[in-house]
Amino acid sequence: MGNRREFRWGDAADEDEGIEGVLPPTQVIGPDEKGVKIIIEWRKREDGAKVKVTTTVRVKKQVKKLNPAVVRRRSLKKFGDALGQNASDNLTVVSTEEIFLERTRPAGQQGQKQEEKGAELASLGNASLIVCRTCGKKGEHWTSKCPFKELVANRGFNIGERPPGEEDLGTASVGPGKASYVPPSMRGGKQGDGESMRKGRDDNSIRVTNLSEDTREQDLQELFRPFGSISRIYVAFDRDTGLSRGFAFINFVNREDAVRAINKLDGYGYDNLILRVEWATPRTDRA
DNA sequence: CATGAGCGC
Repeated sequence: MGNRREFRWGDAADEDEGIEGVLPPTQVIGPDEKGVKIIIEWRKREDGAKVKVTTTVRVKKQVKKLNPAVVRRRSLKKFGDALGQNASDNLTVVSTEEIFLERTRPAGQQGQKQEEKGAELASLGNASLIVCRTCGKKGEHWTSKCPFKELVANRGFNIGERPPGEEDLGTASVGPGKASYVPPSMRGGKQGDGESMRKGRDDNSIRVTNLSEDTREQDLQELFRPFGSISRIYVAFDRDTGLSRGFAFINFVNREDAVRAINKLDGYGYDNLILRVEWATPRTDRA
């Protein structure tokens, strides 16, 4: 393909220099009206010492008359994510806002449609198919940029690794020739070691109470998805009034994910209420 | 505060 030093996404993620290895950003001052530009950059010498390099250059005089509003904006102080960046950096930031679409059919009937979509994407040569392996969102961000990174930092596997039993339901891989269905009974990785199939058949169901009245399935999906694959979300609505009864059930594919969700989210402030998250009593265990 | 829907061949 490319001849020489070609940029690859993998390289960016692999160069794990850590916080200490990061040098202060290059700063560019000017050019002023005389065409003088000052570049202050930091470099690392062979022996590891950081050196500050200041370069003063005279650039070609500005030919084009700039919009005065633009000129004024350039002298404004930077803030937020733009701090420490300069005009040559890519200042476009991936939005972390989650937008969920209303589902028009019950969950059980989605498999078919999902497959069609997969075929569609595959026929497009899956040119821009980005799937975050932390939160599962498609086309939004790379795993390393996941807004949920912190929240999920202490899961049982490394971020970037595929969590056990991840290929369920809508998350099924759409890559060419990669689609492989794993039945629910086979999900969850390590099968026979007793850990995942202890205590009979439970569906890793957790109960969430003290929800605000307007909490809906989408809100819970957003809140719980970072911990692992969710197989079902049920929000208890009153049949007559249509209002939320203030509790819901979330089923995780993997029990360990449910454990972490309980530990992290029980007592979590949500919608000005304190959530209560605990194991649900399986329906079958009640009279 | 609170423990889910359906039961069809």
